[in-house]
Amino acid sequence: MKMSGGVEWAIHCCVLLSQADGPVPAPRLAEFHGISRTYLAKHLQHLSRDGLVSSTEGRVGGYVLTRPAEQITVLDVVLAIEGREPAFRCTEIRQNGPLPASPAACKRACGVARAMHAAEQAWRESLRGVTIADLAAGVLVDAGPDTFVRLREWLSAS
Amino acid sequence: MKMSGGVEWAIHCCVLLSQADGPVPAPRLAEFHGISRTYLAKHLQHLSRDGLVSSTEGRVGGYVLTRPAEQITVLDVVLAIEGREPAFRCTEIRQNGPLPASPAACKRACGVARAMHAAEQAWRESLRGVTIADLAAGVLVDAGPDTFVRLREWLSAS
DNA sequence: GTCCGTTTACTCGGATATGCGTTGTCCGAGTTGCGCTGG
DNA sequence: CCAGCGCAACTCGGACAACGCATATCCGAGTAAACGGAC
Repeated sequence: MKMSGGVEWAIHCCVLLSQADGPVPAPRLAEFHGISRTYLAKHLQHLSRDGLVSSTEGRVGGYVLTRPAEQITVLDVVLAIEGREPAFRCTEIRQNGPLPASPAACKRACGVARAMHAAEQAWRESLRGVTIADLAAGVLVDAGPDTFVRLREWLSAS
Repeated sequence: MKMSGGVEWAIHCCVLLSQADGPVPAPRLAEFHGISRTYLAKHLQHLSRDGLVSSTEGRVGGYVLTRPAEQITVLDVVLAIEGREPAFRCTEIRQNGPLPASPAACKRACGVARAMHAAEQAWRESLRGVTIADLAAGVLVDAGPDTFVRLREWLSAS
């Protein structure tokens, strides 16, 4: 069970976008994080499809958050990148074999699937409790109060 | 983020083993669930490596749970199959690019990694709260009280 | 009848191919700012 | 000096290969029961 590495990229990009004044193009985002330009663009497309970011074309185009950072949760980003399919998918093997479960018993989901579903729900709830704004505030605490000032300077300089 | 399908198989096998009287060989387990013999054997090897099941060779060999079903959690099985590596692994991209985070700021884990880690911890705690015995009890409720009786009959018959 | 050796069938374990998904890259369509030209 | 037009550069979006891992399989090593024969 491995999460896509693009999730980390997307979250960091959202934190950056929350502190930018205007649109930020994908190559700029990639350069700032030292990652692949083209591959990051692919992930940003997923964010755009889910309506988390808005893309503007043209000479001074780029990506902008569609909502305030306080209203974007980490779960939103994860679902946009990884998709909404649950990690565990029940194949109903209890209906196979010489002693298959009766159709009446299968009206309720099997216990294994219920346990997995509950765990995934807990995971989602935890991620839903953290917003991009929270992460941005954490960066300020860890890296110093002038971090985003220098970020904006770099954005306007290049 | 997709979980291995072998996890479902392994959990169902553990539930079955918790109700068996003696060792159950892998081909029997596979036949009962209508799944691949050889591939299931591979997953059972993982359970054996982690000490969840004990294997006995020879003519009447097979797999037996090493602990009572009340002391085996779903998390144990998931970790045995999927491995103990966390789904999210931080690549520390905050240290890249033109404005890298200072080494002092990196003494603490980055906020993204902390959020992911907390979510995964919640997921683990949820899975840790369900035991193989709980699942077996759920099967009794869903499929009827005589389910395991018929299971034992089938095991001794074939 | 009992004990022992051999056979035999059955088990697990690791080493070995294959298909699909994530990773990574590229090029084309579209849009906007900028510069030039004409009035 | 100002307005209109063409250009060019920059942007995003989807289509195109390559690697890695999960999937699926096979065969060999080992073991314990069962059988046959000798005592």
